[in-house]
Amino acid sequence: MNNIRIKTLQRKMKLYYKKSSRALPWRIKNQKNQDPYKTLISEIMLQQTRVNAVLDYYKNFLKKFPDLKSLALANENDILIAWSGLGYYRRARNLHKTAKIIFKEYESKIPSDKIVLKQLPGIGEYTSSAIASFAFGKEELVIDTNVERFIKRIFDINANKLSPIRIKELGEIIFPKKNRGDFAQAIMDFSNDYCTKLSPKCSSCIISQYCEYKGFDDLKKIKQKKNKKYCISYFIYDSKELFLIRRKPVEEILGGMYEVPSSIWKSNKKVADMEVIKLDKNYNPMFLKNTIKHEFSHFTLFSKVMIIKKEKIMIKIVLKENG
DNA sequence: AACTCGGGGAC
DNA sequence: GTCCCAGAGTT
Repeated sequence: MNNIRIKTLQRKMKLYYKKSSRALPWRIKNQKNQDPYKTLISEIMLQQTRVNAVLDYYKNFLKKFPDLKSLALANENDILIAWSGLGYYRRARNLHKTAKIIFKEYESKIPSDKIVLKQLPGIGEYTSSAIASFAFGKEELVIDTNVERFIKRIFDINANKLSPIRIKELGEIIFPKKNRGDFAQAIMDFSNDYCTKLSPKCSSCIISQYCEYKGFDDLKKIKQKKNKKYCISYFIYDSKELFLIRRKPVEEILGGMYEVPSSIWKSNKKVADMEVIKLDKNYNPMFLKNTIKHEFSHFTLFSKVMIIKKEKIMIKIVLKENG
């Protein structure tokens, strides 16, 4: 790929971005730099999460926490409520930590330097580059999954994963010297429209003549069997039709979310069944006929639901001690 | 380097 | 059903 072709490629992408970029709420039309706070919130939400899934959460979140100070002074529970359903709840807690640090140590001003940003909780290689670049015009290489795929296709590199150093070397070849933030966002929008992971639209691609991609997919990942876990959920209600829920500890999966109390999630089905037998004598429970199935990204949880009626829910039930 | 961490839309 | 997404933190 010679220099002239790369310059043309860059020009095409710039034109594409000018004409066809998405009107996203964290972008400011006709202005080079985005608002730092909006950029922070959107970038955290967008980690491993599609734009369409983020949009409503983003708008609601900004309404509730309109600036960094309001976020820093909020309590974590309210932040988790605003986040619930979005997934990866550690992001919300780290975002809160980061907001508090910026409030205390940086006078509520979001740092513009990538190295400084990267030290904050929940902000890594990608997000630090994105904030420095999109909100402060720093010329960083912003490499997310879209940009990496774009680069690999331009050079027709059929590899599942490249080392960060190698992908940066290739990025330096592709990226212009100036307005790198716009270039990265152009690639993201372009990838959404044409250079998709599955079924890319090469036949109608405006830069196919500058791309060496021959249509081979990435090496297939070795598909690992999805793990299964089992537990008993306890639906405990009283004569006033109140039922018991508990908030999961933050260090657990779904930390900070509410659940009908459940036993420890175990990979061995028989162990989970044993627990039923143990509790059988004490509570004379009834079971729901059907098992509840909850799909997680990396395992499936099967939950038997035990129904228990109590006179009054004033009791403290500990279900998690020693399994 | 390999796991863990959610949820939902596209296919 | 499977795959993937504007990744980061931990082991």
